[in-house]
Amino acid sequence: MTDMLDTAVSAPADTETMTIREMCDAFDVTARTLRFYEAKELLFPIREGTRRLFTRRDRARLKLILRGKRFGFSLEEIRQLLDLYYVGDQQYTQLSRTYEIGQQRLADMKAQREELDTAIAEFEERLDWGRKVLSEMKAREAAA
Amino acid sequence: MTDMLDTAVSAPADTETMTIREMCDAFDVTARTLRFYEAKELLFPIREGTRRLFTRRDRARLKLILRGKRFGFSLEEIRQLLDLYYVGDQQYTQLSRTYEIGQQRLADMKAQREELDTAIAEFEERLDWGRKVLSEMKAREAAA
DNA sequence: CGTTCTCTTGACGTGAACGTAAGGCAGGGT
DNA sequence: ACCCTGCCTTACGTTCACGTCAAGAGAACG
Repeated sequence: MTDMLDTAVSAPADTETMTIREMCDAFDVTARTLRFYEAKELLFPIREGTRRLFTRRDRARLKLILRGKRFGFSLEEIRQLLDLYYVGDQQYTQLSRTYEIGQQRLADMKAQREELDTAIAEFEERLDWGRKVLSEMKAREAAA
Repeated sequence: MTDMLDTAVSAPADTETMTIREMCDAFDVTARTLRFYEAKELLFPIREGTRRLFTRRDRARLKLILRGKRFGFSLEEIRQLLDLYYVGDQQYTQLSRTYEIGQQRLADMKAQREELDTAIAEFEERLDWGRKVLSEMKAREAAA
């Protein structure tokens, strides 16, 4: 398994894995959400008997999942991106295909950044205008 | 009505308003979507009898709606933002409140940009790594 | 040993954002 | 007069991303 990723969120003390509750506290999500993500094959916690144990890999993935959501990606889209991050020993052609999808996604993200910059600029302009209107209203109120 | 906005999407010829069909073609959305947005008070087309006529204001609003969606905002959040862009003659306190919400949203958007920058950087790193793996695989294939 | 607590698996409910018929009116062409 | 097309409303259906209960298993505590 080619992994390469680590996470900023650490398990308590020297624990390598985390329980579902610890995950909830660490990431501010509900247990339902974590089970849901497992069902959708976004996370793959180890099973100790019936209970779930979340690994470092799961934590890194969850971090990316939550990030992706904030960017407006659907869980299915996020799953594809995760597949890009967690490549097993695949065929050359398959990996190559994955790489190309990644290139496309990168372009998408850069385009989104462009649009976000524009939106922020316009919005700031708008807020400046709003501030002006507010001060005018205040002035008129004082004059009356 | 304090307006100040214009749109890039122009009506056919000298038409000031557009029919629902023209809107669909211009923005690549369904008629259902436009009616839905009207029901949710995101758009306010004029009524000619029973039919809708979309104004320049509606086109500008729709543009912002679609943009907002791409950033992962809900329609309700977008509606609040639009209220900020299209301010009627409101009370000072109400406008002031709207302005503060705007400030908050701006902070959100900037935070999102930060995160997007991080994500792009990480993703590029990841793709570099993928390119390396691919070239190694190719080299090994050539040696065999 | 009983109780409490956490976790489990279903199964059904919910809100958002539309999709998809079903049926009606209005204008234009033949 | 008839039909076609475009638009309308009403209303139920759907998908996504979970929330919410119900019922039960298993460890831990007093």
